[in-house]
Amino acid sequence: MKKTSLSDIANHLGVSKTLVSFVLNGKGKEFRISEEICKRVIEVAKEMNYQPNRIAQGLRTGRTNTIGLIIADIANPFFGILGREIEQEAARFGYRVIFCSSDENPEKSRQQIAMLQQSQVDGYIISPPKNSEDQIRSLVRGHVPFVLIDRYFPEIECNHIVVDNFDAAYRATNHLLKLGRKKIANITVNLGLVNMIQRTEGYKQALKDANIPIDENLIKILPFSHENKDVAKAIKELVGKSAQNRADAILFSTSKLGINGIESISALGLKIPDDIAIVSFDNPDAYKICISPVTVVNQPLKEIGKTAVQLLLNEIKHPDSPPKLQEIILKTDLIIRKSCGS
Amino acid sequence: MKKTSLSDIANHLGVSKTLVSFVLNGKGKEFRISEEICKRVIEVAKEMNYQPNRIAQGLRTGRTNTIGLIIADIANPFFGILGREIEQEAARFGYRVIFCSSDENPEKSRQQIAMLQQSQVDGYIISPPKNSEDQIRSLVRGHVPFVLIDRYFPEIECNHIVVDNFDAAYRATNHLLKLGRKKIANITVNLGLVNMIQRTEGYKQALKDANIPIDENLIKILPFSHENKDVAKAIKELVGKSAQNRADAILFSTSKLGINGIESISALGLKIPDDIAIVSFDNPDAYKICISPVTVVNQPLKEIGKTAVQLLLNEIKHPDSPPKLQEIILKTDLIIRKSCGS
DNA sequence: CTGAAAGCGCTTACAG
DNA sequence: CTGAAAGCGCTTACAG
Repeated sequence: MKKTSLSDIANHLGVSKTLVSFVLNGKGKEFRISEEICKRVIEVAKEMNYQPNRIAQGLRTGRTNTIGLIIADIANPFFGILGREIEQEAARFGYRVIFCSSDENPEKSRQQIAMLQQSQVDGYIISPPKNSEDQIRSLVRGHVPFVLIDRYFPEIECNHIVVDNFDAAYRATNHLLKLGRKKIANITVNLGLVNMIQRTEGYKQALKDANIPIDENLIKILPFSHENKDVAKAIKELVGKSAQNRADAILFSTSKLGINGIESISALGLKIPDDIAIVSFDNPDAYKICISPVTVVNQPLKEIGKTAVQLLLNEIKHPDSPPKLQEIILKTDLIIRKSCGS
Repeated sequence: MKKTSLSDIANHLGVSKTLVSFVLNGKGKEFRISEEICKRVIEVAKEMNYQPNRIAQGLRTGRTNTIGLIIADIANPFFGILGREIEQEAARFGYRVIFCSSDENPEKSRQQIAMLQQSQVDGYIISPPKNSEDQIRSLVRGHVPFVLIDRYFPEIECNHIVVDNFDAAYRATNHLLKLGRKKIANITVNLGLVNMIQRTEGYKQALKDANIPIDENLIKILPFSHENKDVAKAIKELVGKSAQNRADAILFSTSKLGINGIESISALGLKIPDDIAIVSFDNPDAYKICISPVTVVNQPLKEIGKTAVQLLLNEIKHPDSPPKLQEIILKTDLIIRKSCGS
């Protein structure tokens, strides 16, 4: 069962494939092709179940209508929701998306960008890992349409859509302060990326503004590939029996940390929020039904995904005169649940 | 900055692009091209940063090294983990994957299959929605490589990898019975698909084998697009104050149902497992840290994803003499936590 | 051992 | 208004 091609239709009707191509691309009017013939072409195309070969189109036009998406891990619900939104918005405009999980590994992301480049994708949406500055710079140099999400490199001028992490952490910390917590800890991860760093900065600033000295022992920066036991150790140091300057609250910079953290806190027999208050970035289902539903910094994932696609497609549409650089910073909202007490 | 092509390299070296193509495809030995020239070609390719145009290759060879993946929703962690595994295994063999979320909507999946077909993907991995039998049949008719995951249509002979849902539900129900529960309910969703139906069948069989009459009032089949309030209603009917034949346990057929269910149970002020025991299919993080960690039917997602890719690639490799039909049924395991008491 | 040439399925100037 | 032809960047029979 060979697929039908343009020529098949042309032969069948005794016309040229030029004509068929024009009609099928909706340019019948433009080239003033008789309505009669237009109708026949469309009819026959349907009869023969014609499916245009996008690969051939792509080779000819240089456009594949495909976007490359590089995120840390599609199995992580944060990126899952983001990916879903991107897929959906892209589909609205006739674009497909190739998904790549880089695991925060710059070598992987390098290979993935090369692969996507060979696949002739029209543009990229990237959540760049640490040490991938060169890759991003080379995209800039090549005038390739792309937009960064979730993080960016302050020293590289390019489109990006991120969240105001400083502000988010500041407000979350403030929330704890207002509820009377004094010894607020921060558990974060050493991604070496601006988004995580800003969270800790916002946390520090809130303490400063409340005239609370910053205790570096209350800031736990775990390695990227942390496991349950690393979090458990940090928790023990912060709120365990032998903790010196026992924390009365924790700001978790990621939900992975938070989920592990809650497990550890429970294992120690401590109660949330009585023994320890908790706020976390991100809003997974787990936080809605856990022992004490968790107050969270909720990111506008849908908006990030949607805007990223729109920016990118806009850029793709104007390859010569790229639109104005867009550096979008969205606000988060603090969803208050029970984990901080009242 | 135009990309370098085969001819660029050929011109640069004063050889034919045939030769360059042979060398770069590792066929230098085969065609006994002098080592000297091979080395030069490879060198120059590197110097000029040659990236083969996969689209052109695809047009010429009819192979794109791309897989189309259609699942219900990539934002759902179940499919997220599955998708991740598929992406990873595909990448191992040099394949990329285009992700599509069908939302259990056959019209969407129809469009997505058409789109993927136009993109000339080499094969499909599909989690087919209800009423998509015709789409699958037309793939069979077209001798297109594909494998179904998570569900299948018993009346259509084709590769599929699923889990023994009957057995899983049977064992989960049995676990509740052994712990002394008598009024076991089942909350499920009306997908109209064999996987969900088998779960309820397994549940029923376990009751039968224990000589417990089946009470249809204890089986709640919610519409596919159920919301929190639909689950809340079902829960109220099962364990609310005015419930006639009050349930003492619930088997949730999906984790979305279970998560909503736990919220509702908490809202009613009931305690798990004292007032009501719970078992659920799937194993999201939420179940690990919730009020009473949930006993679950854990599916071997990694194995499903990995095997699906392997079957598919095997099929793609042998387009004429397709390998033997594979209908793989994997076992689940029951992870026992606290939600059923002891 | 190496090269000239055809062709994958399209689009699009160009000619009439 | 319509068609013949070139060409996107490859691969691969074929010839020598």
